[in-house]
Amino acid sequence: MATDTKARILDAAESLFADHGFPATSLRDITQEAGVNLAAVNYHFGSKEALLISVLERKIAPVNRTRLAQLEALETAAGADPVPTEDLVRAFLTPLFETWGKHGQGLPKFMKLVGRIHAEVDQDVRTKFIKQFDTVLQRFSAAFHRGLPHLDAIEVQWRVLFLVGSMAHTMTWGGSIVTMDGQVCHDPEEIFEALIQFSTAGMGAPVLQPVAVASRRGAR
Amino acid sequence: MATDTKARILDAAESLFADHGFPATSLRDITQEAGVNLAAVNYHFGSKEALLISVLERKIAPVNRTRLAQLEALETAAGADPVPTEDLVRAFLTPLFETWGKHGQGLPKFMKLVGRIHAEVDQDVRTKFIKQFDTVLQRFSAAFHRGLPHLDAIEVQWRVLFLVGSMAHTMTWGGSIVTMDGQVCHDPEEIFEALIQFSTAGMGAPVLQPVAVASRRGAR
DNA sequence: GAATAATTCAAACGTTCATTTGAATCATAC
DNA sequence: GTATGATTCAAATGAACGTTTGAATTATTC
Repeated sequence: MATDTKARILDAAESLFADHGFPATSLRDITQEAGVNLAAVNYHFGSKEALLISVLERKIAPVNRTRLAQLEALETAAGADPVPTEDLVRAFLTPLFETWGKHGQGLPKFMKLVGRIHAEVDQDVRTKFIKQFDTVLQRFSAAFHRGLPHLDAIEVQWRVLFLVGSMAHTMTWGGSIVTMDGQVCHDPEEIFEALIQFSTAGMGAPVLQPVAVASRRGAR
Repeated sequence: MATDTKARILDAAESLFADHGFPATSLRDITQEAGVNLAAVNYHFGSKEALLISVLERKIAPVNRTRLAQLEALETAAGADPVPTEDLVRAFLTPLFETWGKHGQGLPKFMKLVGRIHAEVDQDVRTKFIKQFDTVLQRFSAAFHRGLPHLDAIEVQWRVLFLVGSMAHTMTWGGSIVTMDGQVCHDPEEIFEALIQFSTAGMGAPVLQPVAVASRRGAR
């Protein structure tokens, strides 16, 4: 079955890319984990890099589409008013975490992959795939700015960068969070809500007065 | 000159690890960039992985030491009172950004490296080096919790994770931020202050009421 | 300046990598 | 049931990898 082979490769690649990253994962690792022949990857996908693109397309493209759809729904509902910041944060983060529940098996591999993609992928792969993601960022940045008109456009972009960073890092390392007394938390819902609280507050943070900046610098 | 060779290797490795990541950078890339013989890396450092450790030690270990020193100074000054959240955020972020000014040349490579380290490095390298960083995280988490007693300990840890994520992502990608009208911002001071505002507000975000969580979930 | 140690060097080591090849196997349609 | 196309397979290709080697070179010590 051709479909089965392709899907097994995609699953194995997703899992291994998530755990060890793209450069450190070999096609032999992938095909062995998938239980298929080594040549199958190049037969079905053309190259290792094309496989990565396919892995990303399969899981992340729908997430970005949902993000944009939710954003448009929010803007339509808000009419002339700006969409509340927290609603925007939720529209940005929810589609990612909802894919979680659909798979269910423990800590989802593809979330770690998402985290890695934002930090690890080389510039050319990034530009090849991430154009779609950049569109999402631009649209959300504009929407955030509408609700935070006192901020510079560039300041909004930074805050969106910070938001993405929190999200990506949580994807990668959220599974290995350990409390001081040795307990591990695996509940995605709780981390998700905590991230939303953190991000919403961060996005809406007050602007620092320049004079205050100077006086506070290098606090000790 | 032995010292010179070692330093040139460290500089080249720092730059290339930052640009392309650890697995994607070969010793041949490094030695060519450094203008030294291929065997010099194994002679002076023992292995590629040991070279990475050395690169990290040279730049990041002092940062973590400064962080802990600033934290202790803050706690001493505060006495029985908890240290203000913003002061803790600054004590955590300032040492990293200050290394910036010391080097000056454009966007510092080692900052990108720092960003990558938090997302890319394999588990064993991470555990080998990051133990020191984990200590820093634990100490700061405890200090944050003292000023945010209404939060669970685990919630504080999450927020510190978010903070680290914002920081790491900014290190890696902050240099490629572009405004909607095509302008690029390279001023580290501004990004730094924006990050502090974002993180301070995020760390001190209110806790969501459980009932409110349920009603808001899946907002559209 | 001879002896000793430290460093550099070109070359090779064995391994692993992504990719290709061509025959074998499978499914499908006539 | 034979022909056709799609897929799988074992094997090989050539390149790149980290590392090692032993001689050549440089620096240090007496």
